[in-house]
Amino acid sequence: MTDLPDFDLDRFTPYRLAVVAQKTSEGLARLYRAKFGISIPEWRVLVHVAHSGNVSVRDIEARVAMEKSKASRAASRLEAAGYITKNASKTDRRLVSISLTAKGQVLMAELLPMAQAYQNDLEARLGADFDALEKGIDRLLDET
Amino acid sequence: MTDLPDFDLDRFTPYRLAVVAQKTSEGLARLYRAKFGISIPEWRVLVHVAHSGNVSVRDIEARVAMEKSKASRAASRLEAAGYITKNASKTDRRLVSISLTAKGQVLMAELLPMAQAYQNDLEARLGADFDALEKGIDRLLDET
DNA sequence: ATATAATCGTTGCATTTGCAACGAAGTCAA
DNA sequence: TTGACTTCGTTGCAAATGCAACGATTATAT
Repeated sequence: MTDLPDFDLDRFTPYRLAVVAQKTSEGLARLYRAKFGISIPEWRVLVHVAHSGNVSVRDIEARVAMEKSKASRAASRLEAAGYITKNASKTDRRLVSISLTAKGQVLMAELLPMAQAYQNDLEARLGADFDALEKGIDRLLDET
Repeated sequence: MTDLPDFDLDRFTPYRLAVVAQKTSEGLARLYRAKFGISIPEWRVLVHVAHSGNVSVRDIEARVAMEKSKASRAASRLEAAGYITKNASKTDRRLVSISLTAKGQVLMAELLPMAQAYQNDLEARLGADFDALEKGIDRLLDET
């Protein structure tokens, strides 16, 4: 019976972040999943397309922290659902140019305010602690 | 062409938390995955068993924020690898009593210090921002 | 005591995931 | 131009995941 170091998972920052991330993501995801049948990867693709206009899978992979196969499949599902279109780029035919359809615009016109309200609520509930949290996250993102 | 609200995913807290959680978890997971072939769910089960002695799948589900089927299968893999044993509880035969084997003890005697070092490093690098981050996380965990 | 309900852990199943491999397209050097 | 190399997106495949359903056990109510 070796005696092990006393290690408490509840105080382990990577674990705590995982729990909190899951919790906050799920809160919003439940809403749009129930209402529109959108998954979290699909939501991320949509947001980036809505924000940046024409984007490629590569762009999504880089800017939205998602594996390219995951991004590719999320985009395929969104295309099948009629929310986006995928076209070969004119300038570089390796690239796929993804953009919102009219139906996708309507969807996002409803989704984005929901997300913004969720964010506002989060900020309001945390009050002063919110800025501290954000700063900590920034530090972690900047660190290697 | 409806014009959509200007929403920046980079400033969306649930997304930011997801990225940071992924990043910090992966940092440590790479180490023990390469060295011992342990996955993140398996790691969580091991930590809880090491910390609390005999535990059931239900305990793990409740205390480690993991679905019971996920916990069950992680435990099965750990049993197959010889790190834990599963026995029917004497007092309630629905429960499974999970505990570390000698081999599991040896494993954790190496893993836990690695994790603690990782945590210490995180704290040292963030300095004063660490406490602020932790407080923010606590707030989010306490909120519904 | 008996029937009903609740709890625990596992498993079947469809879906999602990560990774590597691939074809297609573009880049670069000689 | 040719050939080697890189980049982009998709897909095959095995593994992991979430959910519901199940058998086994225990708790509760009548």
